[in-house]
Amino acid sequence: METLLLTPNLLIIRKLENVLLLKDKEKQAIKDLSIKTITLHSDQDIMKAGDQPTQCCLVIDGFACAYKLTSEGKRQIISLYIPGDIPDLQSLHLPFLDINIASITPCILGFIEHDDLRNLCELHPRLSVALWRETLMSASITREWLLNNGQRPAYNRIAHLICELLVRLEAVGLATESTFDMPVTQAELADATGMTHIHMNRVLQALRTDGLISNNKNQITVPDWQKLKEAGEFDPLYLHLVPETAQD
Amino acid sequence: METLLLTPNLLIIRKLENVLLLKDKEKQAIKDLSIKTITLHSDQDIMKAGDQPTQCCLVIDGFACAYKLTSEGKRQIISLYIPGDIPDLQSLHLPFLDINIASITPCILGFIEHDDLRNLCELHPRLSVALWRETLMSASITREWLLNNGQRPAYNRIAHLICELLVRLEAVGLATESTFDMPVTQAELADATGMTHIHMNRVLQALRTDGLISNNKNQITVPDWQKLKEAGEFDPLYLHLVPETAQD
DNA sequence: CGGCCCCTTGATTCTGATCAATCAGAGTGG
DNA sequence: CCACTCTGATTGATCAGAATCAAGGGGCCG
Repeated sequence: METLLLTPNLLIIRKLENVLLLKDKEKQAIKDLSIKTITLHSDQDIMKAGDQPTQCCLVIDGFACAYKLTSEGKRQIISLYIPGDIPDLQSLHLPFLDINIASITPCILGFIEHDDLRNLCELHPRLSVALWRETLMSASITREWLLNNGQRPAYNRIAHLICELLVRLEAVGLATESTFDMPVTQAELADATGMTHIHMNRVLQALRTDGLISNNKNQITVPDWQKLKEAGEFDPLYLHLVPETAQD
Repeated sequence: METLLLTPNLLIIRKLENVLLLKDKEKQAIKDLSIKTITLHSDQDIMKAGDQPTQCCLVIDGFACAYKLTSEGKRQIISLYIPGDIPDLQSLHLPFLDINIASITPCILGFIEHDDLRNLCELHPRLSVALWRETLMSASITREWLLNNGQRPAYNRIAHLICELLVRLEAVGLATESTFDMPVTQAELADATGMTHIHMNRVLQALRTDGLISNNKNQITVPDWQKLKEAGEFDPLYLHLVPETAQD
């Protein structure tokens, strides 16, 4: 919680500018958005599947997640959200929420009225596109998770997830080149990768003894990015962060 | 291939009207879209990850899929596409494709220029929203697959997939209440559910002997929808096909 | 100090993978 | 019409990665 906090509105601007340079009046329109912030403890449900939200929520500080449950009570974490992410942006155009959204750590959240966002989209088509793109980027991450969880053995799977988190956190200034705060329990990581927390524990140990990661407390350090990347077969293309080769 | 074929343009209109009633001029705008159709054999790559497409492709007839590969050569099928689906709609706003798209069966595809679609979106904001929603619905299915593949044992997992296919095919008139053409090999189903084709074969046998499905040739029949639904823990909410309970 | 949450360890079990063939049907060419 | 081939479905035997069951251990908080 010692993040250098941007105002919620600036957080959104920075996020959208990752892929699209904004004009002044567009930035102003975002600055004018009314965002109501709240603070949550860890592990609190924010929205539930089936809900029909009338606002979108923005992660300002902390980690959040989307999850789904089977009737047997097994939980799959569908997405991890970090500051700048808008977990339920989809609810702007899908009336029913199909996921549960919850805080993982203590969180600061911002809420934006759908009506305000729809207004924004109508007045600023480029912003509409930028938001659309946000939902597409998030879908792309889900696709990569499907590959990762479906086809990679536990060891590589976890390596991949850590790679992703490092890159995403770096992109919002929450990680130095090799170290980042990761206050996510092993059980939660297990739910994200479709395995038991026991097995997660053992594999994390293996990653540690192999020198791919080291961690104390809630912090993960990556001593050898190259090695971790290889273990995770990590290719950041799917994050769509920067057009890597601007060939046109 | 004996589907009663709509023209590509009418296919899009029907698809979008699933969730949003279109105005006449909007329908006309879609009818005026220029769509170039091509025919493909089965198992042909249509687009590859890393591509920067300048058109979107529409499935007019046949089955297609999106897949990703690990460097070990394992394949995860990310999505199955049926007539009316637009596999790479995301490419409209994400410059690089992160998935491979291929035909599963012989296919008829339609191609629409990005420029035309962008034009359409600018002139008809409601169509823009409808297309946005399409990408969101597709993302929702991916999320459910992540849950399904990550948390359900093979038997229930396959049951779930068959439920989904039946409902989606019904929605486009390609399934009667209980029977549909499913020219997807067991190996492909295995790649979609993250298991071996051998195990897929055995589990399908189990489903058959339990009377949850029966199949001859490329056709699947569901004798007891209730039972299959229960086995798959299937709740169609995530398909966002119709607001089931219009409670507001 | 007790309770709780999270991490860790060990022993055992089992789902699903791997390895290795065989079989059946469709299309091809002689 | 039949041998030949290829793809997809099927079966059996064995193996392994990960789940399950069971139980400690350490740190934090009221």
